[in-house]
Amino acid sequence: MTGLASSIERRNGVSLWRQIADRILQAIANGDFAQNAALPPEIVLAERYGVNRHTVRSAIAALVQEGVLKAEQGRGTFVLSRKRLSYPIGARTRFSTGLQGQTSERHIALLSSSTEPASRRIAEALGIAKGAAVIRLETRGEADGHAVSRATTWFDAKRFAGIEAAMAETGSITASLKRFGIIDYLRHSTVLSARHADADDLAALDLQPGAIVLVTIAVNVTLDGEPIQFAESRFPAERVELRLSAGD
Amino acid sequence: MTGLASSIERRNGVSLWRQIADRILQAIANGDFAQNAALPPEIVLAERYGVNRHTVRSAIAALVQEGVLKAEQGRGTFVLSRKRLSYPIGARTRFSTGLQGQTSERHIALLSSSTEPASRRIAEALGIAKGAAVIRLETRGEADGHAVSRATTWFDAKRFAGIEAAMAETGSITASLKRFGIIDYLRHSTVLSARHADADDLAALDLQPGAIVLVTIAVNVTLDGEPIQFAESRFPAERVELRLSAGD
DNA sequence: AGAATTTGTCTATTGATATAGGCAACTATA
DNA sequence: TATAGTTGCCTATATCAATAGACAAATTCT
Repeated sequence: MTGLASSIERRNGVSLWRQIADRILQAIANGDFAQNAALPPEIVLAERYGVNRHTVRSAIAALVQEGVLKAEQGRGTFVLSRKRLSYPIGARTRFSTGLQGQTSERHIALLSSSTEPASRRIAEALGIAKGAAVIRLETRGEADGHAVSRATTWFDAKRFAGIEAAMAETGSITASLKRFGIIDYLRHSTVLSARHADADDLAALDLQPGAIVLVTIAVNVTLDGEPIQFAESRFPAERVELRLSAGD
Repeated sequence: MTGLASSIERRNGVSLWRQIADRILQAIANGDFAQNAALPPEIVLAERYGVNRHTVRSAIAALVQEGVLKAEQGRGTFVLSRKRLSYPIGARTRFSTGLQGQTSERHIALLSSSTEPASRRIAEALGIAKGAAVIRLETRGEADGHAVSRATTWFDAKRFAGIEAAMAETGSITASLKRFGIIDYLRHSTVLSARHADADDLAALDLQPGAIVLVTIAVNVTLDGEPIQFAESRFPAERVELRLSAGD
């Protein structure tokens, strides 16, 4: 559908080598190359994109630096990384169970936590008063040692006092909520957008500048419909796709 | 959450002015500026981002060219464009009804149509034999005269012969399917990703190079679960967000 | 009227980006 | 062992991107 051959734009603020690197990443993520497959030779890529061979080399150098490609003098350039993870989103969105079968290990690392007054937006989502205390967790989702998500989550501080300790200990939202008597919960709403990664995303998700992140803003509720959690999650678009499950 | 103040990265293949333009667009889409509100003065933005005033001017010039901002000598620079459209996605995703209340007019324009053999991916999705004839429609969704989506859609050619004429006439998928006896249908699956817009997206969606598009790949089915439509849609991330409806 | 603020324009300089060509180094294969 | 194919590295040149400073032009406020 969107192969290697799409064209390249000049004078738009994005350098040619970055655009070409993006296309190659995309092709890999689409599954156009098998693992360890050889990329076409530099001279062929240069002709395909209508640029100089050196420009292609800049793109490849960036991806080698990133650990996506490996270049071997005399032999060729080879693909190291694999297809995108497919992250399911639905009424029962859970980090760990969602990636089952695609990765052997996954958990959520707590980067930091703090208590702050609720902004209007968060207060509305959680059904509490504006300015009431909320606990804010900064987390990173990891699967097989790779960062796959970066999230900021808010809980009502009164109801979920100490949840940051539970998160640090269990590495799981679901397990942490159990300690507060919540054995099941549902995804109430999700809003989805995309943007360029900012400095924080770059560091936390181990991305190269210029990368794109998918952003979800979600509210989780109890079975009774009571809001318990408000979260903004960022996913690296080059490594993750979101799959919207139908019924579930 | 992601305000104007996030930092800027150097030497990454994306020019500073483009990064700043992206952040301003994002802030507008987030609703940080009211319609016709004044942007902070160039000198203030320059200090905030840690760049020269001329660099900020390049970013503003790009957005003025794009029609997002209007600069007036001696007065300031003003926001023209409005908040993002929120496009709902769920079991009953429909183009027209989904945007009701947000726009006064919307329709789907048929750009071109063709008949081609089904690729493996499309054949699997539609439950037909690989190589069987399928009708391919290239369409653009428009709301109040602005392009909000660009889609490629496939139908089984045997069952839906002539659907391109129905689309051209009605400007609606739902209305066209009615002519083939389908009075209701459901969204079976949706896969979501994001990437930089390619040349075709740029032209069809009236975007500037470097823009980001949200990509959905979806299968629609009858109430009996029979697949009828396979579609890849692209949405300009700066103008559209996707809202995942809970129950529906 | 005058001062302050803000956008518009000009010149100049530096570093990054992209093109061009040539040749060395390494690998695989005929 | 040649030979073709591929990556690695060098020099050189032109254009774009970013910084710097100065001043003009338009608007707003005192």
